[in-house]
This record gives sequence, C-alpha cells and structure tokens, in this order.
Amino acid sequence: MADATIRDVARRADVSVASVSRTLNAPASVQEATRARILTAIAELGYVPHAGARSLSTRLSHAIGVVLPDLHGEFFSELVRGMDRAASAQGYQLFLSTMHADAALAAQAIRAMRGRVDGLIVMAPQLGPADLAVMVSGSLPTVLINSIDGAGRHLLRIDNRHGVDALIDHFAALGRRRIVHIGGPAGNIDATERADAYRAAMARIAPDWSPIIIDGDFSEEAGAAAVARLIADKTPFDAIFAANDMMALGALQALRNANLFKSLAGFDDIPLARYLGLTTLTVRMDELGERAVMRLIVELKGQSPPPQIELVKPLLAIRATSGAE
Amino acid sequence: MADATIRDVARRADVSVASVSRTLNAPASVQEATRARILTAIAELGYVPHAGARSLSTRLSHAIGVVLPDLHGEFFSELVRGMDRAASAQGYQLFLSTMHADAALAAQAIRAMRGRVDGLIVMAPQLGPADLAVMVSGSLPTVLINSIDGAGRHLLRIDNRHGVDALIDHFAALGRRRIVHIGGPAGNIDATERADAYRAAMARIAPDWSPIIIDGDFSEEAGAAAVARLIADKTPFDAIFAANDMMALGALQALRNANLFKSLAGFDDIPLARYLGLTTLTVRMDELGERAVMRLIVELKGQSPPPQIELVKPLLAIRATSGAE
DNA sequence: CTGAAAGCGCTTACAG
DNA sequence: CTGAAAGCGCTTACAG
Repeated sequence: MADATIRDVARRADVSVASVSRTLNAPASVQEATRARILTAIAELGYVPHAGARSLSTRLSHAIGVVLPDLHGEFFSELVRGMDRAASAQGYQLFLSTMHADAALAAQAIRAMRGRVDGLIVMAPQLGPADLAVMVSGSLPTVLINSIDGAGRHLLRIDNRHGVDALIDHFAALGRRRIVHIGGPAGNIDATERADAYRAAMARIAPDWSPIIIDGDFSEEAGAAAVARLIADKTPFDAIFAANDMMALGALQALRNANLFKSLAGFDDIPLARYLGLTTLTVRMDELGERAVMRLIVELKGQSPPPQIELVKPLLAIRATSGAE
Repeated sequence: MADATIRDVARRADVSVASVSRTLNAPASVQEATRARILTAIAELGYVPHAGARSLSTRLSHAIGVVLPDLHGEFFSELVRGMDRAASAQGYQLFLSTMHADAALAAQAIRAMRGRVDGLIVMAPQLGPADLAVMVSGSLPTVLINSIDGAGRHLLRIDNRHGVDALIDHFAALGRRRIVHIGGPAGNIDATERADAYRAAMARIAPDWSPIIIDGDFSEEAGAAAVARLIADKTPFDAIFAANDMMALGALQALRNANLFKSLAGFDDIPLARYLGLTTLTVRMDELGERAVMRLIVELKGQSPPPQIELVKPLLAIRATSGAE
C-alpha cells in the first residue's frame, strides 16, 4: 500500500489540503475542532509529509550536504558525530558523500546535491583552489573545512601554527634543539602549514641550527623510513616532530628497534597515541564538525556574518613514551 | 543569482522543456542538432537538474537512508565507507542519520526521510523488535544490520556463533578449558548471542566445568573490573574471552598489573587490537556495509529475492600478547 | 522528433 | 478560519 498523501488526509477529515498543511505548519491558524479532526486523520493514516515535495514548494530542504575525503577511523566518526549532533539539534539532516579520488566523480556527487540540500560543508585538504572551485561552484552556501579557498568562503581550519609553536616550545624547554621534522604529503595544506610552522619555530629557538625536513606521506611506513634514513645518514638530532601520529608511531618503532631514545611527537591524537603515550597535538574533530554545521546554519537562516577563517586550536598533549620526555 | 532551471535552458535553446528533459534522460530520442543546441545551453547556464523536483516526478530519489547507532571509530568509518563505495558505484547517494539515544528522536529522523530516499538501511542492535517496528514502519524497503526484527525483513548479521566456536576451539587446542566470558550490555543482540555461543561451546569442550559469565558493558573499565573480580574471588581460570576488544584491553591491563599471564581474546578487531597483538575476531565492517547496500539496491530495482538472514562470518585473528597463547 | 499539458505532493498568497 | 488555485522544477504519456 502506498504512503498516504496530504489529499488522503484532507478527504478523510473532510477539509481542503490547505487546512491539512496549515495544521502542520501553522496550527494556530486553524480552528481547534478542525485541527483535531485533521490530526486524527493523520494518525489513522500514518501520514508523513513528503519531504521532497515540501522542499520543492518551500525551497528549503533542511538538509546539509557533507563532502568528506577518505578520513580514517576516529577522525571520520568524530567529525560526523559532531556534525550530526549540531544538525539534528537544529532540525537539519545530513546528506553524506565521501570524496572520491576521482575529482570528476566528486564534482558529480556534489552536483547531484542540488535540490536536496540547503547548503554544503566541504573538506578537501588535498585540492588546489582551482579544483575546489570547479567542484564547489553554484549558488549553495558553503562552509569549508581545512581547504584552500580562492572564493572567500567561510573556512574552518586547524591552527597548525599555534600547535606547532606549542610543541616546539615544549621540546625547547626540555633542552631539545636539533628537532627533525617528518613532513606530510606534498599538496596537503595541513602538511604544508606544519612544515612552515616548524621552520619558523626552529628559526626562533635554534637560529644557528639548520632545520631538517624528511618527506613523508602520513603513513606509518614513512615514519619508520625517515628514522632509518636519519640513522643511515648518521644525522645528529635530539627529537622528532612528525606531521601526524601515524608517522610518529612508525618512527617510534624504528627508534625502539634501534635502541634510540629521543623525544618524539606527532599530530592528531589518534586513539593509539593516547594508548602508547605519544606526545601529540589534540584536535577535537567533533567540535570542528559541530562548529562547521552551526556556522552554515547561521548563514542559511539569513544572518550572514562576513565569511572568515575560523581557527581551531589544537591542544598539546604531553605524554611520555620514549623515556626522553 | 539563482540556479538555472529547465525552463531557462529551454528558452535559451529555443525548445520545449520536454526536449531538454529528453536530452538528459533519453538522448537518443532527440535529434542530433537539437540535442547539441540544448547541450550548449546547459553548459552555458551551468544547469544542474533539481534532484528534488526530479524525484517528485519519477518517484525515485536514488538516495538511501542510513540509520546508525553510536558506533566508534573504525567501525563507523569502515561501515560508511563500504556503503558509500557500493552506493556511488550504483549511482546512489547516502542520507545519514545517527541514531539518537532518544527513540522518539530517532523515529522522527527516520520519518523525515520519506520523500527523500528510496530505501533504508537500519542498524539498531540495542532495540527490541517492538521499538524497531515503531521506528521503521511505513512502506520503504528496508535492510537491517545486526538488529532484532519481527517483520521478516532482510537482515545482515555477524555470525557470532561461528566466530565464538572458532575462538573457543582455538583456546581448547591450547589446552585451555576454564574459559571465563566477560559479557556485553544486556539487550544488545550481539552481546546476547556471544554469551549464548560461549555457553554452547563450553558445554562442548568442557562439559564438566560450569561456565562463568561476568557482566560488562563493552567498556575498557568493565574489562578491568571483571579481572579484578576474578582475582578478588580467587576464581581459577585459564583464559578470558571478552565480548569485545575494548573490554579485552581493559582486562589485559588488569592482568598485567596483577602479573597474571592468561590467554585472552576479544571481538571486533579494532586497530588497537592489532597493534597490541590481541587475539580477536575480525569483522569486516566495510564489507558488511557494502553488502547491505547491494542487497537494498537489488530490492529497489524490483528483483525481490526473498528476504533472509545473511550471515557474515568473522575471522579468527590469532595473535600473541600475554605470552600465554 | 517535438510540444502542450497533466501530474508528482506539497505550500501559500488571495479571496471570501 | 477555510478553500480554490497557482506554483515549486521536473517527467512522461499523448498528439501531431
């Protein structure tokens, strides 16, 4: 049996569809008795308004499109959880699309959102401004997370600079000066910023030591490989700051295998980091998601504070794993 | 500037809206030259069909509603990743709703999906059949994951029985007979099945030892508490099978602190389990998600193989952590 | 091959 | 307070 429509309800309650619509959207505007009759009809038929039809009429879907890259584990779930929390508190729903490696497919997925969402939250750390512009064109209000924008949209970013400064200061306070950085993948905005912040901080705390950056790709293997290289090159160093936790963990293993005890830190605070006592920078992904949604909804509601770059500060989590902290 | 509609395109290409619609949906049915003109107009205007309007007309949204409980980390991300993979391969999009503790809110969220999705995938391990029926009523095709159904819907389940048998056999092969079980929360279907399977397996391998189940709630603390209790009670035992990995990890810590070396195993294979070398049962969540979507799409396409219970077998991952394996 | 028209299920001025 | 009607942006028989 097909779902009941507003006409079925109207017929059953012996009123016009307008009245049914009104008891749903502006109950005060319909007379008590009529309203009661309509409400019973609705209950009896198990009527639920057709969201698609409604949004075609009102031009409002109360849905938010979310486009995310291939995030791992806790990152993904916490981010979505935060978004869902904020969205459902405001009566919005989430339309999710994982971003495919294939940019064309991704653009396609975003385009398919026209007419089903009121706005977009896009996270595309690996895209250049040009690609991003192609993907996120059109008239939908959009909030960006960790992306490189060229169009002056509102953007939420992790304050890499702040985090790296705090970490390097911490290392410096421990007397570490020769701090090596294991960098993330080229083109990734967070990786780039962390490397830049590392250079700046090093110039501050160890002006006469020339900073060392070993390229990595955010993987555990890259972390291990970086340490292997340091050892092979007999590079003297006191500490390692890896651009993310996975690489730090790879480095940790390699250091242990080599019986080296150096200060070590990562970035992200994945669950494993806490478990293994890795010093790192904590980023609250749920908060990031929540703030992105809140901001988007503010825009959707018509208040339009000027778009800006909103920084989310990571917190330094000092732990002791290598015995050198 | 508002988005271009099909009328704008028609006007620009000097044709009827019907022709525009046709070049999009049945290109062969429109003459080459006309089609070319329409295509240019579409490109020039950056026209994208309004998904809501289209689905109102066709009664097809090509979207799938997904309702998930509060899953943690890898679980959530892998499940969604698998669903997204299957969905986008078939031209479907995902409408996501995290299930709120509040059943009324959850039902509301599901109801709000009418008119925007073609079908539903629901995972509600903590709900009884009655609550589930209330939540998932209506005429939407639905595939369930790890839920207790009363309505004969298609259901994908983890084959707990199979997994537990494999594990207990493994323990038995190591000579362990006095295997204690730390159970999950009451009412959770997986927890219940695992406990039942444990009892059955124990009756098989150690008929004269009476099985011991200590209640837990899937948390790390519960695992530690269970061990504390075993120690306090001076209960003799050879091994512990925890209903999930988190409890197993809590137990592991407690065992280590007490300098006890016992066989230990969990369920789930969370990343930490691999890292710490915990023996456990691997459940491929991405595969589960993928299969759920595939099955739903088959139903949506009109082929309707009879609904059934589809079991996904967990794999035993034997690792050595406590030195007693 | 193409267009005019009806219809998908709602909402909302406009009258009364 | 209530209803008839137009309209949201599409698709699809039905004619021609």
